[in-house]
Parts: sequence; structure tokens; C-alpha cells
Amino acid sequence: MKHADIKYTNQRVEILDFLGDFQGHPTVEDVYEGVRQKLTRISKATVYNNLKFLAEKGLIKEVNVKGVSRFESNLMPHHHTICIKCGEIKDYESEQLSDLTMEVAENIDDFTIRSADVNFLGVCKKCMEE
Amino acid sequence: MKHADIKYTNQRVEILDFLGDFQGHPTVEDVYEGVRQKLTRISKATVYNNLKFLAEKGLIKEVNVKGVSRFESNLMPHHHTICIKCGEIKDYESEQLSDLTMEVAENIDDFTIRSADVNFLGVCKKCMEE
DNA sequence: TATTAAATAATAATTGTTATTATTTAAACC
DNA sequence: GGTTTAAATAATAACAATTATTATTTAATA
Repeated sequence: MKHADIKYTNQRVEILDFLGDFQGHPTVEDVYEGVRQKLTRISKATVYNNLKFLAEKGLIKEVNVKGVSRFESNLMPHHHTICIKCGEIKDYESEQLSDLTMEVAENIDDFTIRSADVNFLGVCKKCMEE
Repeated sequence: MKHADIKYTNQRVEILDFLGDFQGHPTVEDVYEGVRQKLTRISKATVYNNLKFLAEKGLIKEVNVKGVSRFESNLMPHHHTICIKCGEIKDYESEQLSDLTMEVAENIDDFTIRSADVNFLGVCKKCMEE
């Protein structure tokens, strides 16, 4: 799924690779620390710029949780459960909900849809037991 | 809709009044500036604390957009359209989507649901014309 | 090879939010 | 009513995430 109009610099390739391998929804800091293992001289600003850039190009997705940006490479339609205690984020799939969400999205007047996000906020099992 | 276990201080009453009158989804700064018209000596920390407090008590709702907290007093089930250019937020209602969202929410395993948020991201009419 | 634009690194500045502490307010008890 | 106690507030410091700035590097184009 390469895009012709995107310059695949070393930094961008490493960021994409990192996100592809990562299980979960890393923050900018996570990505920075991870990518730094290979590109020791990469700047955090570059990580910010490229995560934003790649999200705008649609190669990755941004998830904003409690004011901090997180990213994922899972582009398939899905939702998120977010624990309001520990912050854990998990993917959750409901094809029916994805379908209805997109159908509704496409019929909103005077609005050019880019994406539709469904977030379930609550308390995860582990936090409930405490 | 008064709650017995909530102390209705002047600050909290003014914040609730402000949110009730406000058309839209004000930030903490908006609320602070607004409430300051009547309670000139109110502290911004108090605004933060009470917005958080009132949201936890379920008297208002928090909407996090692009990393900044916004609040609203509309407690009816509804969604939001968010313009990625100008940041405009508008309420959007789809009973069918609200219903399905809640139904899905209640059936997520190992997760105690608190709320389910649906955000439509895209470009508003005004921004499209530019 | 020279020119130009894009990308990057390093870091300063900004913004939204949280933490701290002293003071004030108000409820609960005698 | 006065005293004790806890909660709420004001003022401000501290913090963390993000954005802006600027010089340098890289790479595409002529």
C-alpha cells in the first residue's frame, strides 16, 4: 500500500515499521523511544511531524485519549475501549456498528466526512477487581 | 435535577448556569472567562476542579477534542461533528446510532461501560467553500 | 554540478492541565 | 452560640504534551 506522492525517508520508514510491529496504541514518546533504537539521532520533532504527516496521508490512524495523541497502523474499521482508570486502550470490532456509523456519516448534511470514531469509555476488568 | 450529595457552591452554580446558557462546547478557558463576569475572583483551578467534579457526577459532559477538554450540559444521547480545519463542533443526532451504540456497549465483555462517544471528523461547509 | 525545495535536528516557546499550599467557607458537634 | 473539622477555594508553581523556530542536511530537479 505505497503512495507515490509520499517520500519514504528513513525516519518515516522506521516509524511505520515500529507502528506495524507494536501491539497497542503507542504515544509519541513511545514511538520516539522505539525508533531511536535504530535511528539514534532522530529528533522528537521529526517524530511529531511525521506521525501527523502519515496520519494526514491516511497511512496510520491517530487516537486521542485524555488529551494525548496515540497512533496505530490498524486501518480496518474498528472501535476502541478505553479504561478511564488505567488508560488501557483495546480494539473492539462490531461490523454492524461500523456499517451503521459509516452510513450515518455519509448522510450528514454540509459536512465532508473524513472518519468516524467510536470510543467506549469505562473500567476494564483488572481495574474493577481493585 | 438536583443531586442531594452535591454541594452547590456559588462557583458550581455559576458554572452550571454558564454551561446551560452557552450555545456550543466551551473550553475551560471559555468557562473561566464567562463565569468571571459574575464571580470576578474565581480561580481557574476552581473552574478546572469543578468542571471535572460535575462531569464525574454526571451533571455535565466532557468532550475531548484534539487534546483539549470541552464541556456541555446537553445530556441527551447525541454525537458530534468536528471540523478538522476550523475546529467547529456541532451536535448531531441519530437515534438509531445512539441505540445501537449503547446496545453494543452493554455487551462488551470484561468492561464496565461509562459512556460511548461517537465523533464524526471531517470538513464543515464553510471550510469546504474556502 | 548548481539550484531549489523538502526534511530533519536541536531547542525554545507555548498551552492545557495538574499539584501545592495557605486561606476561606461552611457543615457538624458540643 | 462558639468550637472543631472537613471541604472548597484562590493563587500560583510545576509539569507534560505539543508547536514554533531556525540552522543544517538531504535529496530531487534543472
